Amino acid sequence: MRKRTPPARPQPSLPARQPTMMDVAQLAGVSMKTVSRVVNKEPNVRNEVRERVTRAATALGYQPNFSARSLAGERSFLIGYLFGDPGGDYAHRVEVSILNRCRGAGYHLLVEQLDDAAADVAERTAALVSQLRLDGVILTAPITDNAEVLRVLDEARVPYVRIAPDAESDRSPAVCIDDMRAAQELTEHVIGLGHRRIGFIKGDPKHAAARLRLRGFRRAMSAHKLEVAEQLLEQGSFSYASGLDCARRLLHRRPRPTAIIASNDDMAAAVIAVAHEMGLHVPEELSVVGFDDAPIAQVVWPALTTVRQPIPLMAEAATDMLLARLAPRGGGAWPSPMPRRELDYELKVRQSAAPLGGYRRRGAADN
Amino acid sequence: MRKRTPPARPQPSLPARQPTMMDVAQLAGVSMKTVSRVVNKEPNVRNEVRERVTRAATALGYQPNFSARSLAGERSFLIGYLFGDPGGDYAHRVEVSILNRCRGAGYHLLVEQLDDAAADVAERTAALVSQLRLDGVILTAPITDNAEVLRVLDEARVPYVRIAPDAESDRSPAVCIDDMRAAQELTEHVIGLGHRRIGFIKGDPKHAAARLRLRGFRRAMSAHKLEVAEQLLEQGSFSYASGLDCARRLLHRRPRPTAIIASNDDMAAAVIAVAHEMGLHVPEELSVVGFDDAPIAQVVWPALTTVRQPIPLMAEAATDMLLARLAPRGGGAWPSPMPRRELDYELKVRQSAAPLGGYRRRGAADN
DNA sequence: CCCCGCGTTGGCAGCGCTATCATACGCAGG
DNA sequence: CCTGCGTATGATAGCGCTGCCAACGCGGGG
Repeated sequence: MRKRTPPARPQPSLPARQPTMMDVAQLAGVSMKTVSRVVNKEPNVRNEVRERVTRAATALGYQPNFSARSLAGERSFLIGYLFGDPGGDYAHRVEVSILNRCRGAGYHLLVEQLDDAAADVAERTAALVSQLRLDGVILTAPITDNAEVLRVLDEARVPYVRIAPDAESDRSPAVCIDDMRAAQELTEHVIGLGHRRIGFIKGDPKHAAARLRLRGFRRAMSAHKLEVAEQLLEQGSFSYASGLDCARRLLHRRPRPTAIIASNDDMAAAVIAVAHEMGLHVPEELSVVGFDDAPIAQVVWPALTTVRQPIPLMAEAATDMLLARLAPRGGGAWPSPMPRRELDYELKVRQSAAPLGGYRRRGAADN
Repeated sequence: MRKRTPPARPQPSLPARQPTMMDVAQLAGVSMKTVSRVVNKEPNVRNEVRERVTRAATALGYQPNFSARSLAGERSFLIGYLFGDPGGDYAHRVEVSILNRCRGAGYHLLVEQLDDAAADVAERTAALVSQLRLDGVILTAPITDNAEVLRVLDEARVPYVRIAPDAESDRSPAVCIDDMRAAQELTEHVIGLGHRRIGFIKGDPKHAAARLRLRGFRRAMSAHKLEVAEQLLEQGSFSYASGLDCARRLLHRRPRPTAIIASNDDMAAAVIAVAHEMGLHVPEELSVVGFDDAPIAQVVWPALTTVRQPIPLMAEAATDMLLARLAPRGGGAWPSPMPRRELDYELKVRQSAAPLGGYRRRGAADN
């Protein structure tokens, strides 16, 4: 215990002790309960009293004690963020956006990394939510579809929002883009450039997005009566390294594909690297497109044509949903039907995809 | 309040309520205090009793309530991680390593992003530490040297460890590499390849590392009696975009530098991109080196010669220091002298730096 | 025999706050 | 006048746990 208050507390304010709600109440000449009402922005307090209390709190530099609030009440003002094992840039950008939203709302963020495949995900999740009494949780793929984690959260009755979960599920509110349609559009862009033999590098099948992107690719191909040759489909895992492997295999097929669609930008960048290595010119001899518009997309040369996911907006939307639900007026349950925000993606056309031979050959003039 | 226990609590265990320490005590046939001792791994409990309590806790699925622990005791089992505004890959990797260390120690991680330049850093920090009673804090550059933040932490008596702070300061324990010596060694590598006109792109001067790297560069140059021409020094900010600007300026100087040393890999990658743009071959016509061994270093072509910072090790070391201090035997103060771990860096020689003309020309044979 | 010290266990107050209920006050209607 | 009701405020009992101190049993020295 920090320091026992002495039996007869000396009146001169000792600077070592943090002011409590009691101190504020005395200074403002009201009861503790009224201070509590003001701090929690509850109604039914006269404006004059509210201001008096606010002034007293400011004067003392009062900071509410979250442990006490959480112990006495039913809110901890803590929200959790769970992300998957190689978090990467994506997980970080989501985190930053969540933080930006929590800031103003008076919530703090607790993070935990969970290995989707580990045996103890359930225990770890349970520990987190029941030890700390998290008010809510935000999940990103692939944890979004981990049955164990979802079960624990449901049992603990902790509200959660998922970012880019499996499309089928309406088990919780979700924020997503239409991965399938985006992949379809991206594929049609490539087809529109005149490509017919198109290779595809799949993402980690644990991610719903990976499955949806593949499906979008297949749809676009069949809509244009193009065959999806099985030997032009490679299984990647969203990592740069896996992209290298897949690219090497694809580029040794004969006849060689004239375009490769990768399920994310890291793998697309790897395709470009392999092309360099083999002396293939991008985009004149090989078109490459990615997905996500990660920072790497603009760093590789030529810059990647890709689909931009509005990650900050998605994370903010997810946080806003959660905070709305946690607000006193948010009710004890999700509104019906389960909220689902689908945000707009954007096709970013850059230099890594072009008609065979590049754009230069199209006109007679070089200009 | 969750749900008032009714005056006469019905005996049949209602599954809605989480088991408390009281329940464990009753099942194990001991007092609450003894359960508390077992949970907190305190000494002076007979092994037989300890096991009995442990079994009871497991049987009930008991989870200690952190709010209550923190309110009653002087520990919150929460540690904070503060990182700067564009956190980036670096901040994320540090975070993941901290998480890995906290896991086993029973601590949870609370994160906050602080804009070093914002007016409210002090308030935000104060809110964090005094509302949540953080047991300790880990800081990364550039917050490591923010006077306001450090003042608040000192006043609140919250122990903290800094990663890569200003070398001068021994205000807190720190983990670092010898940035100056590393930069010196990197510069000597470039000089050793035969370069004499060497450009340098400085990093964000708010980071101590940026200043140290510049100093290391100057030392190596003067040790070899080479002049550091002011027009070959450019002020970057560690971002890729700033690297583009600096590179364009440097590569238009006449005579043109034959090598450019960038204070981090993002900016070095930008130099390579500008060289591509201008039709300059790297490394035959221009050598480029970076710093950090960020993921981008292996993605650009040619791969960057750079200095690897052992980020995970640094973050783990920082966390371990903090946890050691927080342990019951850690004492109420830092050991003296203030701990400071300096970890080894490693020069990673790749393909982006070579003698003028590249290695091929050195021998007569092409092989 | 008592007394002391040590390892072990228990009792209890209270950390700072919120939920519940009680109270006080005004104002409309009977 | 009293009653009823809605709004504004206060009193009090815990939330689940830990710090402090007392109590207990036991062995050894006086």
